[in-house]
Amino acid sequence: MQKVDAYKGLLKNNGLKNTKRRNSILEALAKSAQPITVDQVFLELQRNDVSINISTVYRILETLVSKDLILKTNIIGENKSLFELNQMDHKHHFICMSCRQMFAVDDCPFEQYGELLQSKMGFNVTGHKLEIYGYCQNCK
Amino acid sequence: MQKVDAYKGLLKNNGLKNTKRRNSILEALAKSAQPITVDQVFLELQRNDVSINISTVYRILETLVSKDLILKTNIIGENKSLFELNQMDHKHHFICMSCRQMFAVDDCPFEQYGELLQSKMGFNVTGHKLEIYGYCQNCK
DNA sequence: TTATTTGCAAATCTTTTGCATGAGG
DNA sequence: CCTCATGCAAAAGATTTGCAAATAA
Repeated sequence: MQKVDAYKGLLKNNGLKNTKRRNSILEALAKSAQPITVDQVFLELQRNDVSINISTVYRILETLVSKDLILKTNIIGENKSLFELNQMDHKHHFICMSCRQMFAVDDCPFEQYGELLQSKMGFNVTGHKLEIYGYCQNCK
Repeated sequence: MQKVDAYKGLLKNNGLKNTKRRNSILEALAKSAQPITVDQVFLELQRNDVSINISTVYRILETLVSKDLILKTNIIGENKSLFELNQMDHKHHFICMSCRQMFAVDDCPFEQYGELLQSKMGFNVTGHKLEIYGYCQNCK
């Protein structure tokens, strides 16, 4: 048995066993305001005294992505994955070119643009990703 | 001396020596309608009988990026870089979830949106990246 | 008890780096 | 000739995989 069961139902609903590591990873992602790397997830668990192997972190994240519980991203020009909870509310990010911090941004200028592509190019649009680059208040 | 000198001026203007490999890499990128991987660049040169080491491909691409002659991208969830010529005309991509092909798309719904962020969040916006995901005509 | 999950070690894939040699201006 | 470009080999960083041991249900 384990202390943290906050995600028990969520896991069960998705046909996944309720384990300490899965709970802790979901918790780590929930706690972060921004997408975080595999390594950051790993370190966060260590800080919380949850022993885990890095390959297990990879496997759990991959599993959660496959169930659409979390989202996999990456910053332009950086070849490693970032993960965040899939909070169905539509989000994009602003990335500071100096400190590399990511800020969530909630407006989306996209919306009806998808329909245009549908008719004009014959694409079946299922999603999109918008990233805005620049300098944040501290860095500019 | 070498046969292909199409990019001689461009290189010189940017303080770079005019070499067979740099010319060939720019040519390979110019020939491709979509961003391509380091490996694809490498293979394309081989096909054209230009011997080159993979680390040189990396170095040249990095140099060209630093001079803003080419752009470095990556597809969501794939941890390797893609490169394309920087044709200053503003471009975004549609990526087919099935065949993974990328299609250039020229409309951009973004435009004056940047100003909103500037005033609302205090960000200094310098650029953005929009990717649209879905299924292309062949795959849907 | 049984299927699933995890740890561990090794493999794989992408990218970077140091140093010696080669080529452009 | 002198600086910059390239090849080569090795290292580094990120991710994946096979298999055996541990655990949830």
